Amino acid sequence: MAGPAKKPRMSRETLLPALARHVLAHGLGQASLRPLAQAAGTSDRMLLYHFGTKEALLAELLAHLARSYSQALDAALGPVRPATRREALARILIHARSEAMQPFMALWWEIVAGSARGETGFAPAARAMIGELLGWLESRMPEGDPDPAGGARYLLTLIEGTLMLAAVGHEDTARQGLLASGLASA
Amino acid sequence: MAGPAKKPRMSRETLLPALARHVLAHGLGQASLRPLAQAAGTSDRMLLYHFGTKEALLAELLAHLARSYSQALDAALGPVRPATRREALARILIHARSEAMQPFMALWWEIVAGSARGETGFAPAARAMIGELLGWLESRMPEGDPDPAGGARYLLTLIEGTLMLAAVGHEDTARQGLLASGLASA
DNA sequence: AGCAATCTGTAGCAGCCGCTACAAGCAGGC
DNA sequence: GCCTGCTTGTAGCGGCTGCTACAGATTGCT
Repeated sequence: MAGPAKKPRMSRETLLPALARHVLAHGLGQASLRPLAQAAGTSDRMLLYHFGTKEALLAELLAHLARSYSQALDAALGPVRPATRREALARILIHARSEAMQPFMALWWEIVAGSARGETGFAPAARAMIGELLGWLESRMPEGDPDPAGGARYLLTLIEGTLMLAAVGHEDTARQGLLASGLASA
Repeated sequence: MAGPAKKPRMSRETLLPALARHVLAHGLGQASLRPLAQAAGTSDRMLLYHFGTKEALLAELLAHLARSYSQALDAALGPVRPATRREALARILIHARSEAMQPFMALWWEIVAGSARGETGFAPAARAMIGELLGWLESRMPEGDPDPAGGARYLLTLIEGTLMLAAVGHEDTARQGLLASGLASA
């Protein structure tokens, strides 16, 4: 029979995935120690023991989220080089607006907001995630593209604008904007 | 001689500007009733008397912010029609990144985050503000533009992408993206 | 075995949160 | 005056916040 739950040692590393799951589901703003601890199967006492401070925990959590975003990107977007700018744009937008990415997108805007307000740990995480996406785009620009570096940044700007408009219920506006850019088809 | 401070009647309308000033300075996330009340020269008791609930207060505050954003836009951007798409884009970006707009931009990302999380009152306010900006753009597209509606939406997408990248410290990326779009010059 | 260092549970602190009960102040109508 | 209804102050509720003091358990080393 199954004995009483084991007590495997916890470390920052084993805790972070559970914490990440919790903030993805419930948001960063409402994340307080006791619910966070419960989601990770510990007590607030232990979270503070391992991380020292809530602020430090949050910073490590954001860094962890940036790392897992990087892995998720590689897994979802794959190594195949798109044939055109249009295809690169479409691939990223489909990924970003997929069902599975919705919790992350909700979290993303909180990260942007924290970054804009200068909260500790937010700006580095946000920079890293955007850097990751830019890296993927730049390394996968179509063969023979006249300006891969600039083109990747242009696409990135369009992508982020599209995602922001979608986040506030202006997805139609964004769709028509992309149509007019010539980088999407009806 | 100046007597003791008067007690002019307060109403929702007279309170909102002071409340708006406070959230612009300190953010929506940390806005709690007592500090809010102090900034408006009242007590938490009175805020709840006038608005009923913190949630209702927040919703009215967001609506008020959307209205004042609309007025600020008209005042700052003016009625003059730009000669080119480049000029329209430049004018809005200069306005949005001006010193005076920084507190508003910080607030804006909190509004987007709330909107993405489905918090009450956030989505309508965000939609309204974007709608306002889109309206200005569309009504001021250069004379003879081949596709004013699509062009305005395309510019809006670029603008929002640029602002988001700037918010997370990727202003260089955004600048190069605009350069590559052909809608900005070095 | 005995000791020391590392972990973890219990209980509680002071402080803030949104909100409310109660009563006093105030105005205008009669 | 006196009553009525709107506005306001005082005080406090239960609940949550991040954090900590203290004591006990567990572990590895010798």
